[in-house]
Amino acid sequence: MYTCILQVIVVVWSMKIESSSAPRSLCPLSKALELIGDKWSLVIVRDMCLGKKRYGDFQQSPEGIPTNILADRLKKLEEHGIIGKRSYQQKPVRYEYFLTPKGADLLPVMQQLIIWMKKYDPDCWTPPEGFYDATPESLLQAYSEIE
Amino acid sequence: MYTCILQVIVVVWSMKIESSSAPRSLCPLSKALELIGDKWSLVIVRDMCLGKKRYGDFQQSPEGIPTNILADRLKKLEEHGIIGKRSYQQKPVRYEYFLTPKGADLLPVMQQLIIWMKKYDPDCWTPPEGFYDATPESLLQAYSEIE
DNA sequence: GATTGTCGCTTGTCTTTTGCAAGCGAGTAG
DNA sequence: CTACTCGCTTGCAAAAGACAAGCGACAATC
Repeated sequence: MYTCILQVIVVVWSMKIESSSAPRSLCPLSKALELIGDKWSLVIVRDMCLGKKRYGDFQQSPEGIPTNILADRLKKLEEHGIIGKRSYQQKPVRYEYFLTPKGADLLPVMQQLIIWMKKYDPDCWTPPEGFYDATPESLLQAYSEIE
Repeated sequence: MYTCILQVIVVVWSMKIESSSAPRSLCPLSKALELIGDKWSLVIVRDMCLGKKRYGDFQQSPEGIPTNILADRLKKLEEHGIIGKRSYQQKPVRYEYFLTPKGADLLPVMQQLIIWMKKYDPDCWTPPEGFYDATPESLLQAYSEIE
C-alpha cells in the first residue's frame, strides 16, 4: 500500500526530471514556440548571425541581457542543437559558440519577423546591408571560411 | 522639499503607467519579440488563421491555454493592433475576435517557424492543406466573404 | 420559479521564470 | 602581492505563468 504510493511519487518525480516534459501538442508552431518562444533566444541567435561568438559579446548587445538568462539560454540552445560550442583556450578553459545548421535555418524566421516589424514600426533600425539576401547556407559558409 | 519628492514619485509612476515602457533597443527583431515573443501569442494567432473567433474556441485548442493567460493575450494583441474584436450579441454583450492586416501579416513568420520545426522534428503534425500557399491577403479575404 | 447550464471572463493562490546585483574561480598584468 | 578580466554562478525580490474556483448575465429545464 505505502509502497504503491511511494512508487507513484517516484514516477511523478522522474517525469519532472527526465526529458524536459511532454509537449503541449504536436503542432509544429506550438513546438517551435516551446523551444524559442521567449524574448531572448532569438536575440542571441541574431548576434551569432552577426558574427558574435563569446559570452562577453552577447552581454554587450544593446538589449542588455541579464547574465544568468544568457547562461541559461546558451545551455538550452545547445541542448536543442541550435548552437554548438568549442573551447578557444585552455587554462582556464573558455568556450565560443557557433550556429549549427539547425540554428542557421532560423534565419528565414528572423527575416520575416524583421520584415513584419519594419512594416508596422518604421522607426526601428534597418538591418545591415545584405541581411535580407543572406541564407542559412551563407551563414554556415562564413564559419568554414574562418578555419 | 517634500513637494519635490512627491514630484519624483509621480514622474516614476507615470513612466510605469503610460505607454508600456521603453523598448530594450530599436532593433526590429528585439521589438518584435517584445510584442509576440512568448509561448502563447502566436498560438492564438494560429487559431484565428484557422477560423477560430471566440474565447471558447481558443480555450479548446489542444495546447490548453490557461484562461487568465488567454484573456491577457487577447487584450495585449488588441492593444498592439494585431487583432480586433466586435460584439456578436447583446444581452450579455459578447465579442468575437478577428485578425487585422497587421495580424494577418504574421502568417509568413508562422509559415517559416513551421517549416523550420517540421524539418528538425518530423514527428509533429503537418499543417492543413494549402497552409503554405496561404497569404495574408487570402486570410483577410476570408473575413470579407463572411459578411 | 427555482435549478441547472453556458459563455466569457475575473480572482486568488501557488509555482516558475525573470531581472538585478553581487560574488567567485582561474587565470593575466603590473 | 594586488588589481583586473572573463565567464559564469548564486541569492533574492519581483513579475509572469499555471491551476482552480467563482461570478454575472443570461437561456433552458424541471
